[in-house]
Amino acid sequence: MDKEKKSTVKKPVSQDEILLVSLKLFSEKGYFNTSLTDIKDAVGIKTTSGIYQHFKNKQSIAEALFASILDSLSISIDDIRRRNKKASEQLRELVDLLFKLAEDAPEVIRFLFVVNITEILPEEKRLVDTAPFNKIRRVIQNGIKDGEIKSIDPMLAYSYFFGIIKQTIALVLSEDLPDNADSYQSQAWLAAWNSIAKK
Amino acid sequence: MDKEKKSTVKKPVSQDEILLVSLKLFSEKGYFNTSLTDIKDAVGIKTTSGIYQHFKNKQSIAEALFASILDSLSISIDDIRRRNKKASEQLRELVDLLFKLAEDAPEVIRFLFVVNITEILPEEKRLVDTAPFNKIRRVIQNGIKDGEIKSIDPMLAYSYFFGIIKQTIALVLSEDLPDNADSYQSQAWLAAWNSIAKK
DNA sequence: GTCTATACGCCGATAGAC
DNA sequence: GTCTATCGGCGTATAGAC
Repeated sequence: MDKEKKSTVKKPVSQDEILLVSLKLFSEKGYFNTSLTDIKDAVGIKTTSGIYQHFKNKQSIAEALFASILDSLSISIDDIRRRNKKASEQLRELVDLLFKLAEDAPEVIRFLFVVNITEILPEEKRLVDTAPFNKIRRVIQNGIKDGEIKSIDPMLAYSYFFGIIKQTIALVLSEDLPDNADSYQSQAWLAAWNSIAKK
Repeated sequence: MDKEKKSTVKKPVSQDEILLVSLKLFSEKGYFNTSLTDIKDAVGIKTTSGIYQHFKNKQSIAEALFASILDSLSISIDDIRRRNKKASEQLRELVDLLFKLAEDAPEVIRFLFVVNITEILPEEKRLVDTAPFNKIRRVIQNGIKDGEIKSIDPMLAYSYFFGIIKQTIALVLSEDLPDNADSYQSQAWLAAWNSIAKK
């Protein structure tokens, strides 16, 4: 989610800085356990007033985060689909991306997989109606059409494939799987792909 | 989760009644979106004071719920293990149980799968350290020893198997899979089992 | 963009009469 | 076990000076 600007003179607090810090806190302690006071402290200002320069309220921070993450994910998926033709290749690269994010930016993955968005943003559209999700569904549908993937409800294929991937990444992030993400990536990919691959 | 006592004279509010109502609200709106006022209203008393007759505070309600659900799950697993010898049979019955719960008591499953317990109860032991989880791990370990299940990290096997099951049940509960749980149960079981079965 | 100061609602929680 | 009454506090949010 954007670059981390850690300049030595840290005075002017930017919107991105607030987002970055909030993402970290939300993914660590949860949205409801994070107060604007926490955010204000982490961002290094004296009062919460500064936050209201950039965001209408606390919810809108979560909204902006959610939109931003979905956005960059959507772009990444576009890129993956452009560079690969087969569904297996596209899904493989998507798995690579998710594991990579789990290592490099665990907050992003935690926000996406662990944080319950509907609890925070009841108005927000459900995850299955978002752009990146629809693109994934299309990847699966094409895979079925091309005979790469079993002829089952695409939603069910999604469920099998990402059920394995999500759960494995979740266990790595919670350190219930001892090694780093890399160690499980290829195994998990294989298990996930085999659960939906034709024949 | 105990029996639902829906007697005509509803005056004396019992501990079970509070638990039942809280479980429903927590699983629907989330713990933090549920106030003691909400619980008091749903339970049909005039003030929140009555709740403090049974519980020290709001957290302790969640603790009791968590303990109760894990307990009855643990007992069910014992029962399943007693009645079946093969790991495949035991897991199959466990899946049956979970899908059955998803239909008959979705609140229980939602509380278990969707609600993030560590966010509500930071002190509570992690899910992987609870009795039912350990029993499941033992089922898997035995399955590996007996050559039914692939020789991989039991945790990874858990991840594959229950990744598929959990995700499928979650999609059914959120109505992203159109039909009722039954329709997907045997398919999901098969996919989950195949992801860890030897050969 | 940051401060001081302030408002205020909601919620969790307690005391004590019935 | 339920009520009335009340409390303190936290967390969100605003107004306005610098």
